Amino acid sequence: MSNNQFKRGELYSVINGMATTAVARRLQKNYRQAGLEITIEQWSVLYHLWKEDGLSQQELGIRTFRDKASITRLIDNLEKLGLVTRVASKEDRRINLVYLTEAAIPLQQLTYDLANKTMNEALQNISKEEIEIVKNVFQRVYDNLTSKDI
Amino acid sequence: MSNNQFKRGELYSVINGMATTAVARRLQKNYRQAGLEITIEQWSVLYHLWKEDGLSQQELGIRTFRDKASITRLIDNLEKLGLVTRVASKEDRRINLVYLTEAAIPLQQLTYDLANKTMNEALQNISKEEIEIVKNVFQRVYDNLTSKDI
DNA sequence: TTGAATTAGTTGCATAACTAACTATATGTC
DNA sequence: GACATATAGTTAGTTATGCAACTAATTCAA
Repeated sequence: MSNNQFKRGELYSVINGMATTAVARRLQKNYRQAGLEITIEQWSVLYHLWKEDGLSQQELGIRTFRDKASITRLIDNLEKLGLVTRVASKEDRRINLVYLTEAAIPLQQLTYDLANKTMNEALQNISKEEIEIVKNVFQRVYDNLTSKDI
Repeated sequence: MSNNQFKRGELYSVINGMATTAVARRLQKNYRQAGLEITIEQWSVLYHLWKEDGLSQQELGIRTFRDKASITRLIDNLEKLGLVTRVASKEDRRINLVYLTEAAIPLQQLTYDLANKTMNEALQNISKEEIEIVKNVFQRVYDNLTSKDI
Protein backbone atom coordinates (compact mmCIF):
# COMPACT_ATOMS: atom_id res chain seq x y z
CA MET A 1 0.00 0.00 0.00
CA SER A 2 3.01 2.27 0.42
CA ASN A 3 4.18 2.42 -3.19
CA ASN A 4 1.17 4.45 -4.19
CA GLN A 5 2.03 5.65 -7.67
CA PHE A 6 -1.01 7.84 -8.20
CA LYS A 7 -2.02 11.04 -6.59
CA ARG A 8 -5.66 10.69 -5.65
CA GLY A 9 -6.78 13.31 -8.08
CA GLU A 10 -5.31 11.39 -10.97
CA LEU A 11 -6.88 8.05 -10.24
CA TYR A 12 -10.13 8.64 -11.96
CA SER A 13 -8.97 9.53 -15.43
CA VAL A 14 -6.98 6.34 -15.65
CA ILE A 15 -9.67 4.07 -14.24
CA ASN A 16 -12.27 5.64 -16.45
CA GLY A 17 -10.27 4.84 -19.56
CA MET A 18 -11.56 7.86 -21.38
CA ALA A 19 -9.34 7.28 -24.37
CA THR A 20 -10.54 3.75 -25.01
CA THR A 21 -14.11 4.91 -24.64
CA ALA A 22 -13.49 7.66 -27.16
CA VAL A 23 -11.99 5.13 -29.58
CA ALA A 24 -15.00 2.86 -29.20
CA ARG A 25 -17.39 5.76 -29.80
CA ARG A 26 -15.47 6.87 -32.88
CA LEU A 27 -15.43 3.33 -34.27
CA GLN A 28 -19.17 3.01 -33.71
CA LYS A 29 -19.67 6.35 -35.43
CA ASN A 30 -17.56 5.31 -38.40
CA TYR A 31 -19.59 2.11 -38.71
CA ARG A 32 -22.83 4.04 -38.64
CA GLN A 33 -21.66 6.53 -41.24
CA ALA A 34 -20.71 3.64 -43.51
CA GLY A 35 -24.23 2.25 -43.16
CA LEU A 36 -23.09 -0.67 -41.03
CA GLU A 37 -25.83 -1.65 -38.61
CA ILE A 38 -23.74 -3.55 -36.09
CA THR A 39 -22.39 -2.55 -32.70
CA ILE A 40 -18.72 -2.74 -31.86
CA GLU A 41 -19.55 -5.46 -29.33
CA GLN A 42 -21.11 -7.52 -32.11
CA TRP A 43 -18.12 -6.77 -34.31
CA SER A 44 -15.75 -8.01 -31.61
CA VAL A 45 -17.48 -11.40 -31.76
CA LEU A 46 -17.42 -11.50 -35.56
CA TYR A 47 -13.75 -10.54 -35.44
CA HIS A 48 -12.89 -13.71 -33.54
CA LEU A 49 -15.09 -15.87 -35.75
CA TRP A 50 -13.36 -14.53 -38.85
CA LYS A 51 -10.09 -15.62 -37.29
CA GLU A 52 -11.55 -19.00 -36.34
CA ASP A 53 -15.06 -20.05 -37.25
CA GLY A 54 -17.14 -22.45 -35.16
CA LEU A 55 -16.00 -21.40 -31.70
CA SER A 56 -18.10 -22.31 -28.67
CA GLN A 57 -19.85 -19.56 -26.74
CA GLN A 58 -17.54 -20.34 -23.84
CA GLU A 59 -14.46 -19.79 -25.97
CA LEU A 60 -15.90 -16.58 -27.43
CA GLY A 61 -16.40 -15.32 -23.88
CA ILE A 62 -12.78 -15.96 -23.03
CA ARG A 63 -11.46 -14.34 -26.19
CA THR A 64 -13.66 -11.24 -25.91
CA PHE A 65 -13.31 -10.89 -22.12
CA ARG A 66 -17.04 -11.32 -21.56
CA ASP A 67 -19.08 -13.55 -19.28
CA LYS A 68 -21.43 -16.27 -20.47
CA ALA A 69 -24.59 -14.23 -20.13
CA SER A 70 -23.22 -11.41 -22.25
CA ILE A 71 -22.20 -13.84 -24.96
CA THR A 72 -25.62 -15.49 -24.95
CA ARG A 73 -27.29 -12.18 -25.74
CA LEU A 74 -24.67 -11.03 -28.23
CA ILE A 75 -25.16 -14.28 -30.14
CA ASP A 76 -28.95 -13.85 -29.84
CA ASN A 77 -28.68 -10.47 -31.52
CA LEU A 78 -26.20 -11.62 -34.15
CA GLU A 79 -28.54 -14.51 -34.94
CA LYS A 80 -31.46 -12.08 -35.30
CA LEU A 81 -29.34 -10.11 -37.76
CA GLY A 82 -28.70 -13.34 -39.64
CA LEU A 83 -24.93 -13.08 -39.27
CA VAL A 84 -24.28 -16.24 -37.25
CA THR A 85 -25.97 -19.54 -36.41
CA ARG A 86 -25.74 -21.79 -33.37
CA VAL A 87 -24.99 -25.44 -34.07
CA ALA A 88 -25.12 -27.97 -31.24
CA SER A 89 -21.89 -29.92 -30.92
CA LYS A 90 -22.10 -33.60 -31.81
CA GLU A 91 -19.50 -34.54 -29.23
CA ASP A 92 -20.93 -32.60 -26.31
CA ARG A 93 -24.53 -31.55 -26.47
CA ARG A 94 -24.04 -28.83 -23.87
CA ILE A 95 -21.94 -26.89 -26.33
CA ASN A 96 -23.16 -24.46 -28.99
CA LEU A 97 -20.73 -23.92 -31.81
CA VAL A 98 -21.17 -20.53 -33.44
CA TYR A 99 -20.74 -20.29 -37.20
CA LEU A 100 -20.70 -17.30 -39.51
CA THR A 101 -23.33 -17.17 -42.24
CA GLU A 102 -22.90 -16.08 -45.84
CA ALA A 103 -24.25 -12.68 -44.86
CA ALA A 104 -21.27 -12.05 -42.56
CA ILE A 105 -18.64 -12.55 -45.27
CA PRO A 106 -18.87 -9.14 -46.98
CA LEU A 107 -18.63 -7.35 -43.64
CA GLN A 108 -15.12 -8.56 -42.93
CA GLN A 109 -13.14 -6.33 -45.26
CA LEU A 110 -15.31 -3.28 -44.63
CA THR A 111 -15.09 -3.49 -40.85
CA TYR A 112 -11.34 -4.10 -40.96
CA ASP A 113 -10.90 -1.03 -43.13
CA LEU A 114 -13.04 1.08 -40.83
CA ALA A 115 -11.17 -0.21 -37.77
CA ASN A 116 -7.89 0.71 -39.40
CA LYS A 117 -9.23 4.13 -40.32
CA THR A 118 -10.40 4.67 -36.75
CA MET A 119 -7.07 3.65 -35.28
CA ASN A 120 -5.27 5.98 -37.66
CA GLU A 121 -7.49 8.82 -36.50
CA ALA A 122 -6.90 7.92 -32.87
CA LEU A 123 -3.16 7.39 -33.09
CA GLN A 124 -2.09 10.49 -34.96
CA ASN A 125 1.32 11.67 -33.76
CA ILE A 126 1.72 8.74 -31.41
CA SER A 127 4.89 6.74 -31.95
CA LYS A 128 5.25 3.02 -32.38
CA GLU A 129 7.35 2.90 -29.24
CA GLU A 130 4.61 4.56 -27.20
CA ILE A 131 2.00 2.20 -28.61
CA GLU A 132 4.14 -0.78 -27.69
CA ILE A 133 4.48 0.49 -24.13
CA VAL A 134 0.72 1.02 -23.82
CA LYS A 135 -0.04 -2.46 -25.12
CA ASN A 136 2.54 -3.96 -22.80
CA VAL A 137 1.21 -2.09 -19.76
CA PHE A 138 -2.38 -3.09 -20.63
CA GLN A 139 -1.38 -6.72 -20.76
CA ARG A 140 0.48 -6.56 -17.45
CA VAL A 141 -2.41 -4.78 -15.72
CA TYR A 142 -4.74 -7.43 -17.04
CA ASP A 143 -2.41 -10.17 -15.81
CA ASN A 144 -2.05 -8.49 -12.42
CA LEU A 145 -5.80 -8.54 -11.92
CA THR A 146 -6.61 -11.95 -13.30
CA SER A 147 -3.68 -14.24 -12.50
CA LYS A 148 -4.38 -14.46 -8.79
CA ASP A 149 -7.98 -14.54 -7.70
CA ILE A 150 -8.34 -12.40 -4.63
CA MET B 1 -3.97 5.96 -44.21
CA SER B 2 -0.49 4.78 -45.10
CA ASN B 3 1.15 5.10 -41.69
CA ASN B 4 -0.86 2.20 -40.40
CA GLN B 5 0.74 1.45 -37.07
CA PHE B 6 -1.26 -1.66 -36.25
CA LYS B 7 -1.29 -5.06 -37.77
CA ARG B 8 -4.91 -6.04 -38.19
CA GLY B 9 -4.71 -8.83 -35.71
CA GLU B 10 -3.62 -6.44 -32.99
CA LEU B 11 -6.35 -3.89 -33.45
CA TYR B 12 -8.94 -5.52 -31.33
CA SER B 13 -7.10 -5.93 -28.07
CA VAL B 14 -6.26 -2.25 -28.03
CA ILE B 15 -9.71 -1.03 -28.99
CA ASN B 16 -11.32 -3.32 -26.52
CA GLY B 17 -9.31 -1.83 -23.70
CA MET B 18 -9.33 -5.03 -21.75
CA ALA B 19 -7.03 -3.71 -19.09
CA THR B 20 -9.21 -0.76 -18.20
CA THR B 21 -12.21 -3.04 -18.09
CA ALA B 22 -10.38 -5.36 -15.73
CA VAL B 23 -9.54 -2.41 -13.49
CA ALA B 24 -13.18 -1.34 -13.39
CA ARG B 25 -14.29 -4.85 -12.55
CA ARG B 26 -11.75 -5.15 -9.76
CA LEU B 27 -12.74 -1.79 -8.32
CA GLN B 28 -16.40 -2.81 -8.33
CA LYS B 29 -15.47 -6.06 -6.64
CA ASN B 30 -13.49 -4.28 -3.95
CA TYR B 31 -16.43 -1.97 -3.31
CA ARG B 32 -18.79 -4.89 -2.98
CA GLN B 33 -16.50 -6.75 -0.61
CA ALA B 34 -16.31 -3.64 1.57
CA GLY B 35 -20.12 -3.56 1.72
CA LEU B 36 -20.34 -0.47 -0.48
CA GLU B 37 -23.56 -0.54 -2.48
CA ILE B 38 -22.59 1.89 -5.22
CA THR B 39 -21.45 1.31 -8.79
CA ILE B 40 -18.20 2.70 -10.10
CA GLU B 41 -20.21 4.91 -12.44
CA GLN B 42 -22.03 6.40 -9.45
CA TRP B 43 -18.70 6.76 -7.68
CA SER B 44 -17.27 8.66 -10.63
CA VAL B 45 -20.00 11.28 -10.19
CA LEU B 46 -19.49 11.49 -6.42
CA TYR B 47 -15.76 11.83 -7.05
CA HIS B 48 -16.27 15.06 -8.97
CA LEU B 49 -18.77 16.40 -6.45
CA TRP B 50 -16.29 15.80 -3.61
CA LYS B 51 -13.83 17.89 -5.57
CA GLU B 52 -16.45 20.57 -6.25
CA ASP B 53 -19.95 20.37 -4.85
CA GLY B 54 -22.96 21.88 -6.60
CA LEU B 55 -22.00 21.20 -10.22
CA SER B 56 -24.65 21.26 -12.94
CA GLN B 57 -25.59 18.04 -14.69
CA GLN B 58 -24.07 19.49 -17.85
CA GLU B 59 -20.74 20.04 -16.13
CA LEU B 60 -20.82 16.57 -14.58
CA GLY B 61 -21.34 15.14 -18.05
CA ILE B 62 -18.26 16.94 -19.35
CA ARG B 63 -16.08 15.92 -16.42
CA THR B 64 -17.13 12.27 -16.49
CA PHE B 65 -17.18 11.95 -20.30
CA ARG B 66 -20.89 11.08 -20.37
CA ASP B 67 -23.84 12.42 -22.35
CA LYS B 68 -26.74 14.26 -20.77
CA ALA B 69 -29.06 11.27 -20.73
CA SER B 70 -26.56 9.12 -18.85
CA ILE B 71 -26.08 11.84 -16.25
CA THR B 72 -29.83 12.24 -15.81
CA ARG B 73 -30.17 8.60 -14.94
CA LEU B 74 -27.05 8.41 -12.77
CA ILE B 75 -28.33 11.35 -10.74
CA ASP B 76 -31.76 9.67 -10.55
CA ASN B 77 -30.16 6.62 -8.98
CA LEU B 78 -27.89 8.60 -6.67
CA GLU B 79 -30.96 10.55 -5.52
CA LYS B 80 -32.80 7.29 -4.84
CA LEU B 81 -29.85 6.22 -2.71
CA GLY B 82 -30.10 9.51 -0.84
CA LEU B 83 -26.54 10.53 -1.72
CA VAL B 84 -27.25 13.68 -3.76
CA THR B 85 -30.05 16.21 -4.30
CA ARG B 86 -30.99 18.33 -7.30
CA VAL B 87 -31.43 22.04 -6.61
CA ALA B 88 -32.78 24.31 -9.37
CA SER B 89 -30.43 27.22 -10.07
CA LYS B 90 -31.75 30.65 -9.10
CA GLU B 91 -29.95 32.36 -11.98
CA ASP B 92 -31.00 29.97 -14.74
CA ARG B 93 -33.99 27.79 -14.13
CA ARG B 94 -32.98 25.31 -16.80
CA ILE B 95 -30.06 24.24 -14.68
CA ASN B 96 -30.05 21.61 -11.93
CA LEU B 97 -27.23 21.98 -9.44
CA VAL B 98 -26.31 18.68 -7.86
CA TYR B 99 -25.33 18.68 -4.19
CA LEU B 100 -23.99 15.94 -1.95
CA THR B 101 -26.05 14.99 1.09
CA GLU B 102 -24.79 14.20 4.57
CA ALA B 103 -25.03 10.51 3.70
CA ALA B 104 -22.34 10.88 1.04
CA ILE B 105 -19.70 12.29 3.38
CA PRO B 106 -18.55 9.06 5.04
CA LEU B 107 -18.14 7.37 1.66
CA GLN B 108 -15.37 9.68 0.51
CA GLN B 109 -12.45 8.33 2.52
CA LEU B 110 -13.51 4.71 2.11
CA THR B 111 -13.88 4.90 -1.66
CA TYR B 112 -10.60 6.76 -2.04
CA ASP B 113 -8.84 4.06 -0.02
CA LEU B 114 -10.43 1.30 -2.08
CA ALA B 115 -9.53 3.07 -5.33
CA ASN B 116 -5.94 3.37 -4.16
CA LYS B 117 -5.90 -0.28 -3.15
CA THR B 118 -7.28 -1.26 -6.56
CA MET B 119 -4.70 0.79 -8.43
CA ASN B 120 -1.92 -0.73 -6.36
CA GLU B 121 -3.18 -4.18 -7.27
CA ALA B 122 -3.42 -3.22 -10.94
CA LEU B 123 -0.10 -1.44 -11.21
CA GLN B 124 2.22 -3.97 -9.58
CA ASN B 125 5.61 -3.95 -11.26
CA ILE B 126 4.69 -1.12 -13.57
CA SER B 127 7.03 1.86 -13.40
CA LYS B 128 6.14 5.51 -12.95
CA GLU B 129 7.63 6.24 -16.35
CA GLU B 130 5.39 3.70 -18.05
CA ILE B 131 2.34 5.06 -16.24
CA GLU B 132 3.20 8.57 -17.36
CA ILE B 133 3.47 7.41 -20.97
CA VAL B 134 0.12 5.62 -20.81
CA LYS B 135 -1.62 8.65 -19.31
CA ASN B 136 -0.03 10.89 -21.91
CA VAL B 137 -1.05 8.62 -24.79
CA PHE B 138 -4.60 8.36 -23.44
CA GLN B 139 -4.89 12.12 -23.35
CA ARG B 140 -3.54 12.53 -26.87
CA VAL B 141 -5.85 9.82 -28.25
CA TYR B 142 -8.75 11.56 -26.58
CA ASP B 143 -7.67 14.89 -28.01
CA ASN B 144 -7.22 13.37 -31.47
CA LEU B 145 -10.79 12.13 -31.46
CA THR B 146 -12.54 15.09 -29.89
CA SER B 147 -10.71 18.23 -31.02
CA LYS B 148 -11.93 18.14 -34.60
CA ASP B 149 -15.48 17.00 -35.18
CA ILE B 150 -15.56 14.76 -38.20
C1' DT C 1 -40.11 42.84 -29.05
C1' DT C 2 -41.14 38.92 -31.08
C1' DG C 3 -39.79 34.84 -33.47
C1' DA C 4 -35.66 31.79 -34.26
C1' DA C 5 -31.99 29.46 -32.39
C1' DT C 6 -29.60 27.63 -28.45
C1' DT C 7 -29.11 25.29 -24.07
C1' DA C 8 -30.32 22.11 -19.96
C1' DG C 9 -32.52 18.41 -18.80
C1' DT C 10 -35.91 14.30 -19.46
C1' DT C 11 -37.83 10.30 -21.68
C1' DG C 12 -38.30 6.31 -24.96
C1' DC C 13 -35.97 2.83 -27.34
C1' DA C 14 -32.37 -0.54 -28.23
C1' DT C 15 -28.07 -2.71 -26.79
C1' DA C 16 -24.99 -4.27 -23.39
C1' DA C 17 -22.84 -5.27 -18.77
C1' DC C 18 -22.68 -8.25 -14.29
C1' DT C 19 -24.65 -11.33 -10.73
C1' DA C 20 -27.25 -15.04 -9.35
C1' DA C 21 -30.29 -18.67 -9.98
C1' DC C 22 -31.61 -22.03 -13.09
C1' DT C 23 -31.63 -26.30 -16.69
C1' DA C 24 -29.37 -29.79 -19.08
C1' DT C 25 -25.52 -32.53 -20.12
C1' DA C 26 -21.19 -34.70 -18.93
C1' DT C 27 -17.71 -36.53 -15.75
C1' DG C 28 -15.84 -38.75 -11.77
C1' DT C 29 -16.02 -41.66 -7.72
C1' DC C 30 -17.57 -45.04 -4.62
C1' DG D 1 -24.74 -48.04 -11.79
C1' DA D 2 -25.85 -44.02 -8.85
C1' DC D 3 -24.99 -39.89 -6.74
C1' DA D 4 -22.12 -35.72 -6.39
C1' DT D 5 -19.72 -32.39 -8.91
C1' DA D 6 -18.50 -29.69 -12.80
C1' DT D 7 -19.47 -27.43 -17.17
C1' DA D 8 -22.24 -24.93 -21.06
C1' DG D 9 -25.68 -22.17 -21.79
C1' DT D 10 -30.15 -19.48 -20.60
C1' DT D 11 -32.99 -16.32 -18.02
C1' DA D 12 -34.34 -12.67 -14.63
C1' DG D 13 -33.21 -8.45 -12.48
C1' DT D 14 -30.64 -4.13 -12.07
C1' DT D 15 -27.65 -0.65 -13.91
C1' DA D 16 -25.60 1.74 -17.63
C1' DT D 17 -24.75 3.48 -22.48
C1' DG D 18 -25.91 6.13 -26.82
C1' DC D 19 -29.14 8.33 -29.97
C1' DA D 20 -33.13 10.86 -31.05
C1' DA D 21 -37.15 13.29 -30.00
C1' DC D 22 -39.09 16.09 -26.74
C1' DT D 23 -40.11 20.23 -23.10
C1' DA D 24 -38.90 24.34 -20.89
C1' DA D 25 -36.06 28.28 -20.25
C1' DT D 26 -32.84 31.57 -22.14
C1' DT D 27 -30.51 34.30 -25.62
C1' DC D 28 -29.91 36.33 -30.14
C1' DA D 29 -31.29 39.14 -33.96
C1' DA D 30 -34.21 41.33 -37.34
